[in-house]
Amino acid sequence: MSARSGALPRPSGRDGLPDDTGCSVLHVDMDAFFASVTLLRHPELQGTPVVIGGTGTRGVVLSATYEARAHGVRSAMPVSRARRLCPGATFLPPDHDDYARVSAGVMELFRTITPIVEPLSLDEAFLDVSGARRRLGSPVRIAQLLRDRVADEQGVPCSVGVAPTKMVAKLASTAAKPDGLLVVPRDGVLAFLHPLPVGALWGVGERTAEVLQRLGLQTVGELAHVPVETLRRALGPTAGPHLHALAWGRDQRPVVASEPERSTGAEETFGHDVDDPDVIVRELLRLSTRTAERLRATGTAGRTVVLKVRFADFTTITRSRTLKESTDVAQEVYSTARGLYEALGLQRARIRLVGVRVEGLVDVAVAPRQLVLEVRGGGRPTSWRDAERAADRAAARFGSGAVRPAALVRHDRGPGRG
DNA sequence: TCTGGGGTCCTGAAACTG
DNA sequence: TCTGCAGTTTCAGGACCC
Repeated sequence: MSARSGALPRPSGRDGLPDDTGCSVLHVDMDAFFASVTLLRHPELQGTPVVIGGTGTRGVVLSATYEARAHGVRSAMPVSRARRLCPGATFLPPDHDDYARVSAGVMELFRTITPIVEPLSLDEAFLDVSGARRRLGSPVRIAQLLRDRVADEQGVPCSVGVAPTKMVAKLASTAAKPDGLLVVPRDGVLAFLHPLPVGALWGVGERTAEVLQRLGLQTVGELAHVPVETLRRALGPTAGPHLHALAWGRDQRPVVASEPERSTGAEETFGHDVDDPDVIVRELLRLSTRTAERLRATGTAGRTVVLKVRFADFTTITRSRTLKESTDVAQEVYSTARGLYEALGLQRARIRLVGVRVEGLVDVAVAPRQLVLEVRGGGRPTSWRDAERAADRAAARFGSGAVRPAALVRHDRGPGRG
């Protein structure tokens, strides 16, 4: 029913490859991606425990080599704990530009195999290979080809799941890790799925798993055999039936080549809790500027500005305001976010994190334009948008940070250090 | 143990609109 | 003009994913 490369059990196809009947979806997941890319730059660290994570007082592990994982290090774990578990590891800060560069190369490689590539993040993607069979062979053959090419051309290992649906392909790639290939043909889906813990299903996190455990459900198979009405009552009208369908391997979602982004934003945790409104407002300006730069870089604008505040005790609130028109202008995002912050009326509450986000994104070409800021006697109208565009061009020419809001110039040290 | 940063989606209540 | 109602939008929060 299923097979892993290297030691493929029970090859049942005519050519000695595992049976991939009914499979057209590949899920490719790069193994310990950030760590693997880092090792390309530091080959002397190959075969040693390496942990990628924030280097400040409050960082978490973003990625770790399998040598570090052997000591119990996991992603999302506080770096301080990882240091205790694996004191001999090399701890390095992340280099997102580098990851983005390698990721772009990998995705481009995928698109030479099929145009239907749905990236999920920097390090994983779904591929629909139904149209590539005639040119490249069966899905399992394509998966092998893809793994070889990623290793040869990009120098990083990946695992691939081959299955009839997206969710099963994703679970298969997880089961194949590290550096493996797992095929789950149509007839093998339930046998593969039902022994897995309920938490393996997409959409079942800590809270939902707790609810299911209270119902006495430990495995996907047990979940599948509960009346859908019971799940509807326990989990709601959408999640209940959805999980029930997934437990039976029913997942109609197609692989979609490109989905436009729905929101964009930025947030930052202070190195130490902050209660000074001036510091917080300055941070809101910095985050608004970063968010608007991203909007303009992607040619989008959004109508709803969301402020996020996380207090010292980790409780988190959000406040939002929907504007009359979409914007990609930092000054407008900032003034809205600042208004939302001031409306909270916080009396020097200790704040751990602030974030700014813009939702309801549309193509800027179809978004109504912002009002004019200023018209000098007889001169051209000047808008914040024009000014910020000019700053974008300066940044492209002289490097990011070449032009900044005046309020940030004398306070250009990040919150983690200030 | 002590929790980053970037997102998506869902739910429910309140406000708005016809 | 007021009221009730239904549908839609906005807002806030939670859960989840990588």
